Amino acid sequence: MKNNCLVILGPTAAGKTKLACELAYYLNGEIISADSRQVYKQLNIGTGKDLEEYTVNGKKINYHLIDIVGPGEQFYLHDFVRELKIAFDKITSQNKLPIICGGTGLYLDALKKDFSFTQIKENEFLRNELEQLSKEILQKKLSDYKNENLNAVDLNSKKRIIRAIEIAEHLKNSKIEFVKTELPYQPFYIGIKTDAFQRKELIYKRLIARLDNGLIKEVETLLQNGISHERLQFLGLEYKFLSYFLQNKISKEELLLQLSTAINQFSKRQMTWFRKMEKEGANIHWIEKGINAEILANELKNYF
RNA sequence: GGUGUUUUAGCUCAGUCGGUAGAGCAAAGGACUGAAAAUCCUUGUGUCCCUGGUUCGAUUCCUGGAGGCACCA
Repeated sequence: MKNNCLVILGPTAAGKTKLACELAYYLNGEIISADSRQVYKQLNIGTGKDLEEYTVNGKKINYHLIDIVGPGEQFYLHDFVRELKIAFDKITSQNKLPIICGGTGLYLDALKKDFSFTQIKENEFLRNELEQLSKEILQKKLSDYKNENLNAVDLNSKKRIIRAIEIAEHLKNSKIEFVKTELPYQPFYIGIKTDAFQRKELIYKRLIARLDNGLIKEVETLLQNGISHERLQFLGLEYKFLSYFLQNKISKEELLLQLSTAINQFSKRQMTWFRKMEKEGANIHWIEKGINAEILANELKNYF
């Protein structure tokens, strides 16, 4: 089966957006962001939206799944799955190429895995009951369900196990059969390769640039708009550590050190996820950062 | 120059009443199906500053030296 979409992935600060936009220019494509933080409005500098990069040689590249909910709202995996499908259909109906660009591994997996279970509603009563039990007992309880769809659960996390039992319980009682739906995606994966040393340097330089370009003001504005410190901490990285800084919990020096460290750790986790994707069968074509997009685009035409 | 104090894992430091050592952070690897930039798991051999001495045996006690810090001159 022929590929029907392109995926640009890579660790943070690798230059995904720029490459994706240039490829969209040469391949008549539109961008679908697979970034769990760029969906939020008002998170601009800290999430690296770089919206100016969506104009290539004077031409505007259309994008999807960026700025679609407020910064205080919740956006879940199943929201992503739904919006992805809508954007994908819209782009292909115009005979254009969908280019999925992002570093959120779980979201990228939505191209290959059926996440329909994620729609199952939470069961407060069951949750409260399970919360009392130990992790060991919960693991045992989950294994009793013998549902093959539930083996992809992080057994180290109590929260995750409870969720898995919740789903299993729902499926047991539900009269509706959950049918595995055929996914319409046939992605061609491109990964931007960076070594660990290069990654650290890129991350640090970008952090300094962001601070110089108004990151602190952005977070102050979020606070003025009613976003709580708890919410900022949950949003992670830039928002989490700027929250600490603005509460005087850490100094400027500690901010730089701790935040750049946290971003490095994040990029490492991203790489772990990409390796896992490869183990599961994704054929990621790794390319050097800074490759000429026009030449790459011409090569890629053979694959679609 | 004198007195005191300190020198142990990449960093900050515990500790060994003398039997060659361990935490936090960092780092590396991993997991992940209603928060995924989140959440969670695993991994610790290092001339215990150098030099002599005492001792069966010293990183640990003693002598001398070197570096750091503080105070006094």
